[in-house]
Amino acid sequence: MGRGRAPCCEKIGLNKGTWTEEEDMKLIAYIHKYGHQNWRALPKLAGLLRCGKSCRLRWTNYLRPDIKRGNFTKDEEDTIIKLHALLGNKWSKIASFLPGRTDNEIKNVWNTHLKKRAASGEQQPVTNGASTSTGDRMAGAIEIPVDPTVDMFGILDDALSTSMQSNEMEDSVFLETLGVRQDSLWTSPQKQSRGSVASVGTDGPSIPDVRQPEACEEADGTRRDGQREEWLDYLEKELGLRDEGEAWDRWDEMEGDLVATFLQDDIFSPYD
DNA sequence: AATCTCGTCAACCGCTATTTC
DNA sequence: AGAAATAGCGGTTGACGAGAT
Repeated sequence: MGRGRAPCCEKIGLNKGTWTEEEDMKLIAYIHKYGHQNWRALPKLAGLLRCGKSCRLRWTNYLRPDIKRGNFTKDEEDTIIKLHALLGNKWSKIASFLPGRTDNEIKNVWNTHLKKRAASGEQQPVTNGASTSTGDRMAGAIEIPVDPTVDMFGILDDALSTSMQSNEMEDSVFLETLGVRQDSLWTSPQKQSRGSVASVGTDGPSIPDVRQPEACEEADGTRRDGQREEWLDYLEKELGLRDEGEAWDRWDEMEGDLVATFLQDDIFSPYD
């Protein structure tokens, strides 16, 4: 084997581009059952002709059940602008303050319209004194309490550095320091993404955390299969696999319940 | 009706950081 | 300690849809 970094995946024969329903289902079903301890090995084990990187991106940016889909609220947008002023293009860091939002989504929103909005000065930058020169405050704008005698940026930068270095400062604490109410970030109208195949929203039944096997079990050790089934039902509906007519006919043609099929132990035996 | 332009966003690429051996 | 493997991040691209011409 030669020196240097190995390619992330075998490039030959792998699918690229938009994910199909079937690929989504395979990925969801596999992760639901086994989690994602090893992205590199996952596609092969899940029967996907994708590289692990592509699977991870698809999952984290789109299929993850805790993703909040829909328009960004004014509060969220304001938070992004404020955090961007402080952190720069640290999209993943910014995303950590916006539960349910992905770094990719935030990056897109920033590049498409928030950048212009920020540049146009609609959202005043955070300054000591905290009052806006234009007078009226924006509805829902986040007020950052500052002491005019104190260099808030310096303090926040220090706090952030400390946080990043030692993890002593939780994100929520940092957010509080900014004066951002976290609970205000959880309210968003649900919107279906344009024609998306798999807009798995957060308004369906909760699912057990597949990364924590014990979360799928009751105290007595029995699995919450009922909850899993409920979630799978919801998933199939969200994916359009339980729609009336054509989709359902197509589904029947595939000889039964694909989700259940993917979940059969004899299909996946990754850790044998 | 056809074509063009622009906005949006999912997905890819290349790189760095972290973990493992 | 250092190399390899893997995960994660940020920049960029390209497909698609909507509105304008």
